[in-house]
Amino acid sequence: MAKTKPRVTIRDVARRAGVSHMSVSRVINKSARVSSKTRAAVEKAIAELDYRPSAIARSLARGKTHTLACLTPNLTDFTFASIIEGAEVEARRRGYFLIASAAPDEQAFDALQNQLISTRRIDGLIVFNPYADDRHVHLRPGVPVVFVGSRHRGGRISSVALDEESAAAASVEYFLDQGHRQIMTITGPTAEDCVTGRLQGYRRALSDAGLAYAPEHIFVGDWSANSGYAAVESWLAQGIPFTAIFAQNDRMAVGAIAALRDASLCVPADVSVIGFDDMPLASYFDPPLSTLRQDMPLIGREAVRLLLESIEHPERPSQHLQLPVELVIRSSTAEFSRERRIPERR
Amino acid sequence: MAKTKPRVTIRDVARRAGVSHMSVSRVINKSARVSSKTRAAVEKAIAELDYRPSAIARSLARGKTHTLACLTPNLTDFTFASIIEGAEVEARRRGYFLIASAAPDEQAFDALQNQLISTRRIDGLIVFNPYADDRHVHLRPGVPVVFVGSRHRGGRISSVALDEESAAAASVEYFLDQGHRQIMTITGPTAEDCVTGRLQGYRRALSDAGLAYAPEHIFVGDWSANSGYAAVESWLAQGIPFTAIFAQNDRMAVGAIAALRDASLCVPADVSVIGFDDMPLASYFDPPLSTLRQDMPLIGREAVRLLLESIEHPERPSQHLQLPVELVIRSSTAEFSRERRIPERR
DNA sequence: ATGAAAGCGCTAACAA
DNA sequence: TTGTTAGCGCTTTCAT
Repeated sequence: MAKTKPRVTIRDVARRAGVSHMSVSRVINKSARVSSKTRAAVEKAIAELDYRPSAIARSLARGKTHTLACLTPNLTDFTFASIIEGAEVEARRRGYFLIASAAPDEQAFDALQNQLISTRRIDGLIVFNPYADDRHVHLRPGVPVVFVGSRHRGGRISSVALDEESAAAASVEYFLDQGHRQIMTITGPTAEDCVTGRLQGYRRALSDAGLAYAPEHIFVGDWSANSGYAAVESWLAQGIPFTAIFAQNDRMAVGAIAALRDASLCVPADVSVIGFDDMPLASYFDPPLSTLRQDMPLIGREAVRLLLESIEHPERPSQHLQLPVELVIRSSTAEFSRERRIPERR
Repeated sequence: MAKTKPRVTIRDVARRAGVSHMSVSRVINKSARVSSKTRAAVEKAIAELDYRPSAIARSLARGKTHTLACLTPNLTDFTFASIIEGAEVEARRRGYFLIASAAPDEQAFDALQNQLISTRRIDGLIVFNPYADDRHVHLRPGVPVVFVGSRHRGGRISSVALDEESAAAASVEYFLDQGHRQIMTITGPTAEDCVTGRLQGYRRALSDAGLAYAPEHIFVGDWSANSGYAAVESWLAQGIPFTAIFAQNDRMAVGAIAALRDASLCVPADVSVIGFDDMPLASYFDPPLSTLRQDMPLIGREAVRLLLESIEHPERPSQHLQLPVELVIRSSTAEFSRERRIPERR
């Protein structure tokens, strides 16, 4: 077995270049206070020895790890994964690494913070959906944090989220323009801020149009396709008439469409449906799904930018970003027409 | 601004417990050579001061970072994301962190290795699809590596992959059992090993049944839904008759089904389709997709297990794992019947 | 502009 | 079993 060659250190480079190790340190840190002659000698030695500074040693000496962590309910949801990918690329571009970890519940969240923060492994933390449960309560003080998906209720922590209210309002307004009047919505768990925002937009658009707000038009789902299916089943069973559904994510929209089909109702001929997220293959469902598209990698990039800003300038005030959402109309939506069958009690 | 309190170190604990810092080190490292009295005093002091060892300092002293990296084409593909999530959980369970980074091309792959390996930030590396391009050529020697998706061609590196051949054969055999004889396949890029394995299984099952191998029954796609659509278009345009399609991933299966629908052919009445991966919502497509299901988190867990084994026991021989794949029959497959319309030249 | 000395917080090796 | 002494590879501080 080949013995692994011992690491080339800053002192090896110094010896080879005939200078002290401090000059080498200055060169690799791009300090100005080095003569061009010394710099050239050091750079030559670095190249010859293929020297790379040890990230760990630098971390210890500087007290910075140049590593961030991202705590999210899971890594597999397309929405989360896309944000993480955006964050990871941006972090690396700025010389940081990103550890993305799945914390499905508060307990896991707390354990992860122990592993990451108490041991000083990371310089900052990105927390997805901090109010989905009580995980925000477990936040360790003293570590720079950025929220994704919710504004900090204390105002102290920067965050990046979507303009949920405008997005929801845009979809309802689209329905209204198309002549729909009986517009339902399927939400996620009401504890999540995005649901609150979307509901506000939904209500505002309706009341702006002079339409009454009807609590039975709102079905609380759990983001799963099954819950979208259950929403439609429930409305049909209660005999509540409707011609349009704003599902607050694409999975629930797909579930709702399946339930409509099983009830022999056509989308969009009988009922129009708009989803949220523009998930992959949204255009390959039957019918191709109208939906609200968000720029998820941008969310990740902005989260990293805000986090590094609060690491490097802790004195600056926190910021809250609201990114725009775009309505994408495909074929699950159509104009209201008198001839359509309005779902009734089965 | 609250000044951040200085870190509690091993010496603070030692002072408080009235012992040397080495006794503290021994206690936190669970070394046996400590008297129970000393241990108790140290543990008390640790609790009182809420001491946590610095991961960075340990890394520097021990020469191990307890961090792994996972280099994958992207983080958003459901398949990749699921494997990464499994790997991340397993790594953490064993006291390691995982940095997952997207390396879409060879150049990015090489750059990432520079950032991660040359700076000694990680102890080991998991590489997804090493033969998708020439990224395997850029592998730095001296760092423990595990491949995911392909066996190492030199045999020196451990790997975990699927039993691609059996999986493909199982789907073809299912078609044969159902009476189909004109069975097509849509592959991914032929450079990828999984495609080779799946093609072998496809051919073997056909020849075992005494059926001739027809090159025009194979369409080389690129994993995208569009390429699945193109495959069907191409067969129809050439007037090649077929009644069953084995698409080597679900996206291409969905694309193929869309093309069949656009050609007024019914799935499964006219053509049966089997996909691969069992992606989310596969059961919500129209028709619900028959597919081959793999246990992706298990792949991740096994990859981490093999990687840690080769880190801790570099002398042991490499291993190649082949995980089983399960055929899930939903509604995109049906028995062959004489009455069906076999697609012909349009 | 350059270098010597003293850490960062821990562990390895040795001595007691 | 315990403590002492040296590092790990770098940066920071302070001379020169």
